[in-house]
Amino acid sequence: MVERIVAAGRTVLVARGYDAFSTNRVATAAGVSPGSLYQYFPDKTAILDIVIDRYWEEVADRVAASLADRIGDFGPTMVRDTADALLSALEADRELLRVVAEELPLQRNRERRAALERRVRELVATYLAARPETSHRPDGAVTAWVLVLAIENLAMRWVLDRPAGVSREQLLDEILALVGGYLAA
Amino acid sequence: MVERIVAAGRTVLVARGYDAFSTNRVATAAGVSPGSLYQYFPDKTAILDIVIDRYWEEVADRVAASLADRIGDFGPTMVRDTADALLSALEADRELLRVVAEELPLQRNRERRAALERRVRELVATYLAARPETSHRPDGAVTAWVLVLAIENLAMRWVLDRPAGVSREQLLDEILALVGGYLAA
Amino acid sequence: MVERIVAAGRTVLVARGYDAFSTNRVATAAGVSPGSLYQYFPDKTAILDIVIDRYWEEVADRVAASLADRIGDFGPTMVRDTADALLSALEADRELLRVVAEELPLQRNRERRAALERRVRELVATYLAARPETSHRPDGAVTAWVLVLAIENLAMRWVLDRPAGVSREQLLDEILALVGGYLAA
Amino acid sequence: MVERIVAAGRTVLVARGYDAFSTNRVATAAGVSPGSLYQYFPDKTAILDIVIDRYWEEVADRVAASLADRIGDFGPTMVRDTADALLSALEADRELLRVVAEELPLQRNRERRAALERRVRELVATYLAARPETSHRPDGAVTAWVLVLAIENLAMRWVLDRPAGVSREQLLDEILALVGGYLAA
DNA sequence: TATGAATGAGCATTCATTCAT
DNA sequence: CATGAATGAATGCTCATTCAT
Repeated sequence: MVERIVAAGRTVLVARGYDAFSTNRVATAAGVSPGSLYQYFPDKTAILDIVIDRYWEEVADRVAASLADRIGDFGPTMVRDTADALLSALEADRELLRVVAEELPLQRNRERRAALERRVRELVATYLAARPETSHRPDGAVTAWVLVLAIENLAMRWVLDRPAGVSREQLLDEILALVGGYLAA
Repeated sequence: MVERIVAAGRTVLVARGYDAFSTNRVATAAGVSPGSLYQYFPDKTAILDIVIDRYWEEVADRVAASLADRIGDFGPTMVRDTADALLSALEADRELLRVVAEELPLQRNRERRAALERRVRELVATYLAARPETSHRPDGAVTAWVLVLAIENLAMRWVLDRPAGVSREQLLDEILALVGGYLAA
Repeated sequence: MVERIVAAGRTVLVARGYDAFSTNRVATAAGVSPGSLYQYFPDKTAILDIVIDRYWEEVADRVAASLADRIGDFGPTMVRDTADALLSALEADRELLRVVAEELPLQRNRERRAALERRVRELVATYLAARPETSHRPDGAVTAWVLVLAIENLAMRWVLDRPAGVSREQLLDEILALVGGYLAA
Repeated sequence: MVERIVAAGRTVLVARGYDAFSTNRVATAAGVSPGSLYQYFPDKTAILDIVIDRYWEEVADRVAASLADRIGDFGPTMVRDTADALLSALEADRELLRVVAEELPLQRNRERRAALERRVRELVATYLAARPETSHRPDGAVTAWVLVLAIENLAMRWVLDRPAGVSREQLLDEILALVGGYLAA
C-alpha cells in the first residue's frame, strides 16, 4: 500500500507537476481514499520525501556502483565512466528530474542530495587519500567537495537544459579536462 | 510606493519565507491595503519577480563590473578577483539568497539566473577569443559554459552551506586551481 | 446534503436577494462549511442553476399536467384552466419568482425558461394540428409561439405587479378573449 | 461632462457587457478620473440608470409619436404601424437592447419600462375610450394593459431571439390578428 | 472642480487534515 | 484497516467609494 501511494505520488508529480501534487490527487491516483494516506504517512510531505529520496538514492547508487567497480583504477577512465554513470542516472528519469530539480524548492531535495554528495565525496576523498600521487591539491576533503559539486551541477544542467553545441561526448571531455587539470594544478 | 511594496516583499520573503509570501502579508508589511498592491503590480508574482530580479541583477552587475575592470588582464588575478566579487555579491544578502535559491522553485529564478550566466559567459567567451593563448580548450563557448556554471555553483553552495574546513581563501584557491588547470588541460 | 444546500440557496435568494447569494452565505445558511459546497457542486452558479431549474421545472410541470389533463378538450375551458394552472404555479412561490424574474439577469433563466416555453409550445402546436378547426391562423408553430409568449408574460407580470383593477378572474377572462379572438381572426 | 460619462457608460455596456460596467472602466472610457464620476452622479447605478432611461425613453418616444400621428385613425393600419414603430425602435439599438434586457436584472429596467408602458397604455386607453365601438372588451384600462404587455413582449422577444420561421411581416400580421381578435371578442 | 491613489470588505475557491462510521 | 464527507482557514484578487491634494 505504501508502495501504491508512493508510485501514485511519482505519477502525479511527473504527469501534473508539483502544483498538482495534492493529497486528493495522489489518493485518487493510488485508488485510495485521502484518509488512508494518513495511515501510512504522517503528512503530505512525507510522501513527497519518499519519492524524492528514492530518486536521489537511485542516482547515488548508480554513481557509487560505477565508482566502486573502478576501485584502484583512478585515472581518466574512472572519471569519465563515473561522470557517464551520473549522466545516465540523471537521464534515466529526466521527467522526474525536471520536477524534482526545477519545480520543487531546493530545500526539499536538500537532505537527499546532500547524502548523495556526501556519499560520493567520501568515496572520492578515500581514493585521493589512497593515491596521493593523483592529486596535487593540498586538502583531499576540499578537493572532493569541489569535484563533486562541479560535476554534479554540470551534469544536471546539461541534462535539463540540453545546451546547444555541447554534445554528450564533449561534456565528458570537458569534465575530464576539468578534473584532470584541477588535480594537476 | 512601488519601492515600499518591493521592500515589504523582500522583508516578508526573508523574515517569513516563501510560503508566507501572500498578498495580504506583503500589503500589511508595506503598511498598505491589499488593493493598493494591484495599482502597481498586475499580480502577486510580479512583486516576487521584481525582488528576485533585483537580487540577481545586483549580483550580475557586481560580477560584470569586476570582470570589466580587469579587461585585458586575463590570468590568475582576474579569475580570483572575479570569483571574489561573486562571493561578495552573494554574501551581501545571504538571507535573501537562501530564500531565493532554496525556498523558491528553481523555475522562478530561471530567467534571471540564465541572464546572469549568459552575461558573464559572454564576457568570458570574449576574453578567451581575444587571448587564445590562455586556453587550450577547443571550444570557447563550451569552455565559458563550463567555467561559469562550475564557479557559480561552487560559490553559491559555499555561501549557503558554509562547509566546515573550507575557508574563503581556500575556496578562492581551489577555484583558481580549477580554472587554471582546466584551461591548461 | 445536496438538498440542504439547495434549500439554503433558495432561502438566501428569497430572504436576502441575488446580490447576497454568496458561497459563504449559502454555506452558513445550510449549516455547512464553505468547502463542503464544493463536494456537491462544481461552483457557485451550479447551486443557483439548480434552484432556478427546479422553479421553472415545477412551473412547467404544473402547466403541462393541466394541459395533458384536458387533452382532446380544446376550447375555452382548456385555455382558462391552463392559464389558471400557470397563474397558480407562479403564485405558489411568488417570492422566488420575484428574485428569479427580476433580480437575476434574464440570461440565467434563459435556458430553463426557453425549455418551459418550448415544452408548452409544442403541446399547443400539437393540439392545433390535431384540431385544425380551432384556429384560423395560417402557421401553427407561429401561433403557438405567439400564444405562449403572450400568456406567459401576462401571467408573470400580473403575479409580480398585482396591477390594481385587474382581478384574477378578470385576467383569466382577458386571456380567454385574447386567445379566442386571436385564433378566430 | 455628464454627457461624456453617460456616453462612455453606454459604450462600455454595449462593448463589454454589464459585468464590465465598473466605475473605473466607465471613467477610463470617458477620459475622466474615477473620482470625477462622483461629482456628477451619486453612485454607479445612477449612471447606469441614465443610460437605461435614455434607451427606453427613446423607444417610448418613437412609439408615442407613431401613435400620435395616427390619432383618430384607430384600426388595423394604426395597430400595424405602431407595432412596426416599436419593432423599429427596438431594432435601432439591438446591442444595447440585448444588454439592457438580458444582462441587466429586470428590476433596473423596472421604472423606465413601467413608464414606457404606462405612457403607451394611457394613449391606448384614451383612444379606446374615444372610440367605444372599436372594442368589445368591458374595461378599457385592462384592455390597454393586456395589449401593451403582449405586444411589447412579442416585439422584444422577436428582436432578441429572431425566431426561425417568423418573418417581420408575419409577426406584424400575428400582432394584428391578436389585437383585432381580442378587441372583437 | 478635478484628480487618482488608497482603501478594505468582500468574493469564489482550494486543500491538508480529521474522525465518525 | 479503510473510508470519504466535512472542515475552515487561507488564498489571490476586485471594485465602489473616499478624500487629501
